[in-house]
Amino acid sequence: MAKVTLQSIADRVGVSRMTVSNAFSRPDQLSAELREKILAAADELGYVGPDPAARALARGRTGSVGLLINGSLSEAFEDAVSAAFLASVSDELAARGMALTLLPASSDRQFVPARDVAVDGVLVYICDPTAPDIAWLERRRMPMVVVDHNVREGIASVNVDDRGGACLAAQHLVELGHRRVGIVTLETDPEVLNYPARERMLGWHDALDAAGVEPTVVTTPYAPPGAAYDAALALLDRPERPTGVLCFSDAFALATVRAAESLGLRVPEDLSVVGFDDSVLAAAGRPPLTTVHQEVAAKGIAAVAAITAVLGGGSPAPVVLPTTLVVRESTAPPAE
Amino acid sequence: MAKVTLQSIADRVGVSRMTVSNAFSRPDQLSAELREKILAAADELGYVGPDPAARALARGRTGSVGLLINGSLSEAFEDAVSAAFLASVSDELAARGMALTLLPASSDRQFVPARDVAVDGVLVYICDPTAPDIAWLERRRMPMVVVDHNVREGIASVNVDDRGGACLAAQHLVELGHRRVGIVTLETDPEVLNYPARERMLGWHDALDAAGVEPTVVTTPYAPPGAAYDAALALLDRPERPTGVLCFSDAFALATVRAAESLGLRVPEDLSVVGFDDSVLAAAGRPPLTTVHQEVAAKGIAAVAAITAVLGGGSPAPVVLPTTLVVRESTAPPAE
DNA sequence: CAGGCGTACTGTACCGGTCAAGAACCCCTC
DNA sequence: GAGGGGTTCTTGACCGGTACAGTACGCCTG
Repeated sequence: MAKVTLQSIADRVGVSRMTVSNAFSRPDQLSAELREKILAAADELGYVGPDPAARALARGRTGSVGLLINGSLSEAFEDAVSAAFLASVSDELAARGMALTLLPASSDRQFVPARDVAVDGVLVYICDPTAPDIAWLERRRMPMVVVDHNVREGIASVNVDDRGGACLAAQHLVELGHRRVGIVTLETDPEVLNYPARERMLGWHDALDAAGVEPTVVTTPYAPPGAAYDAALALLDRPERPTGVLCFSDAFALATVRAAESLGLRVPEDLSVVGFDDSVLAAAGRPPLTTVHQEVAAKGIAAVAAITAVLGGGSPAPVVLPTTLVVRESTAPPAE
Repeated sequence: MAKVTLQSIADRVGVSRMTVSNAFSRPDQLSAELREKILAAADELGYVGPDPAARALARGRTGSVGLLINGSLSEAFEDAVSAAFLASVSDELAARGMALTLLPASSDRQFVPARDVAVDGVLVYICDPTAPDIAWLERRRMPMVVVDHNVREGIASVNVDDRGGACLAAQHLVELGHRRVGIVTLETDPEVLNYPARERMLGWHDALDAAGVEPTVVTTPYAPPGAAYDAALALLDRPERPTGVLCFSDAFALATVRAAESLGLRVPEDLSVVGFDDSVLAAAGRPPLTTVHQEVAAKGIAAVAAITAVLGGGSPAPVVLPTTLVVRESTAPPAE
C-alpha cells in the first residue's frame, strides 16, 4: 500500500491538492460539504493527517520547543525542583499545542542536539553559560529564553528572586540569635557559574554582613550524591561548629540534617538548618524544613509565556518571581 | 542577510549543491581538500549546518524519539520512578544521537501530539491502552515499544517482573508470620487498566492464596496526592486491622507508614509495610522500607535498545526485567 | 590501446506539504 | 447590465535538503 499523501486524496476526490490541504489546516477556506467529502475520502484511504516533517519544512516551524540542559538528564530528573519545572513547562506547552523536546548538552562532535534538532525555540535551563551548545543556538538565531540563568542583554529571561530569598533565610537565622552560621552550597567556580548558587550566596551575605556575621562556607560540586552530606559533616565535625546552617537546596539541607544526626546533634535544638526551594522534600522531611519557597510551577508557566512571546516576535521583559520564607521545624534559637 | 542554504555555499565555492551536502553529511564522497574549502566557505557565510526540518523531510527520519505518557506530565515527573526512567531513556537516546520528545496525551481535538509531532518512533509508557493516542500511533504505523504496559502481539515490549516481585513481597510477609494482610494499591478499573497494578495484584495473590490468606484491599485513583494516605487510614483504622500491608509503590508505602503513625502504630513493631520500586524514597524513608527492587535505569536502556531495533526493522523479543526483594526495616514478625 | 574500474563530482527528481496570487462564479448594487 | 465584493477552488513556486543514477577522468590491466 503506497503512502497516502494529500495528492492521493486530491486525485480520489477530484480536487486540487491545495484544497485537501485546506480541508485539514484551514477549514474556513472551503465549503463545509466539500470538506466533509475530503475528510471522508482521507479516512477511507487511511490518511493520518498532514505529515509533521513536511509541514514543518513548509511552514517554517515545527511546533515543538526545545529545552537545553547541561549534564546528563538524569540529574535534572532526579532533582525534585527541576523535575517539577520540566513538568510545568511541558504541561503548559501542551496546553498551547506544542511539544517539548529535550536537548541534552552535546557530548561528542557528531551529534549536537542544539544544532541538529528541529525546534522553534529553546528554553535554556541552568546551563553552563560557556557551553558550546548555547553558541550553536545563537548561530542558528534560535529564539530563546534563559531560566535560572545569567541575564544577558536582549535575551528574555525568567528568574527567581534567589538573592532576596536567601537574604530572608539568613535574616531568619540572625533574628533567632545565631551568630555562628555555616553555609553548605554548590561550588561557585567562576568559570562554570551556577547562577542560582551565586545569587543565593550574595543574598546570604546581604543579611549576614549587615549583622556582622562571618559565615563558614563549605561547598561541593553537584555531581556526587553523597557530596553534600560529606561537606556538611566536614562543617559540623569541628569544635567551633555553627549553630545554624544555610543550605543551597532542600536536598542539601536534608543531607545536613542527616550529617548532624550522625554526630548526635538534634535539629533544631542543637542545630538550625534552612533549605531552599520548598520542594516536596521540605515538608515531608524529618523534621519538616524551614526553607525558602519558590513557585516552580509559576516559573514553568512564565518560561512558556516568554518563549511564546519571543516566537511571536516580541521581546518580553525579564521576569523575576518572588520568593518567601517558610518557617517549619528545622530552625530554633541557638542552645547557648 | 538572506538565509544561508546549501545553494548559497555551492554558488560561493562554485560546486554543485549536492557536493556541499556531501561535505556535511557524507565526507567520504569528496576529496578532503574540497571539503575543507567548502566548510571554510560555510563558516564564513555563517552557515549552521543542514536544516533539521528539511533534512527530516528528505531523509524520512527526524532523529528524535517520542515518549507518550498519559495524564499531565506533572504526575510523571513528580513520581521518582518515572522520573528516573525518563532520565535513563533520555541519556541513552542522547548517547545514540537522538533526542527525546515528550508527547503528552491529547486533551483537545485540535492538537494531538501523537499525530502531529514529527518523531521516528515512540515509547508508550504506562498509558491507558484505550487512549486514542495509541490508535493514532497505529494509524501512522509508527514504530513503537510499550513499557510497563500490556503486551500485545507483534509489538515490542519492555516490562518488569511485577508479578514475580509482588509475589516475593507477599511471601516475605507470610514467612514472617503475618496472616492478616492489607493491600494499598491503585484502582484496577477494568476499563483503564494500569498494567503494573494488575500484575502486582496477581503476584500478591499468588503468594497469599497459596498461604490461604485473604487480603483486605483498599484502592485509590492515582491523581490526588493524599489519596494513598486516606486509603491507608481507612484500612488501618478498624478493629481487626492487618498486621502487614503490601503497597503498590514506595510512595504508597510511606503514606501508609505515616497513616499508621498518626494512629499511634509503630512500624515495624505494630505494622509491617512493604513498598515497591525501591526508589530513592525507600532507602531514605523512616523507617527504611522493605521493598521490591526494580532496575529502572536498565528499563530505560532496554526501552531505547528496543526502539532502536524496531527502527532498524527488527522485532525484538519482549523484555522482562527481574525484580528482587530488598529487606530493610519496615517489616518484622507480627506482634501477637 | 581498447576495456574495465574506482574516485570525484553533477543533474534531476523527489520528500509532502504550505503560501500567495489568480480565476471562476455568484450575488448585489446602482 | 457593467462593476464591486465575497466565496471557493486552482495554479505554480518554494521550503532546504537527500537519493540515485549518471558523467568525466585518471589509472591499471592484458
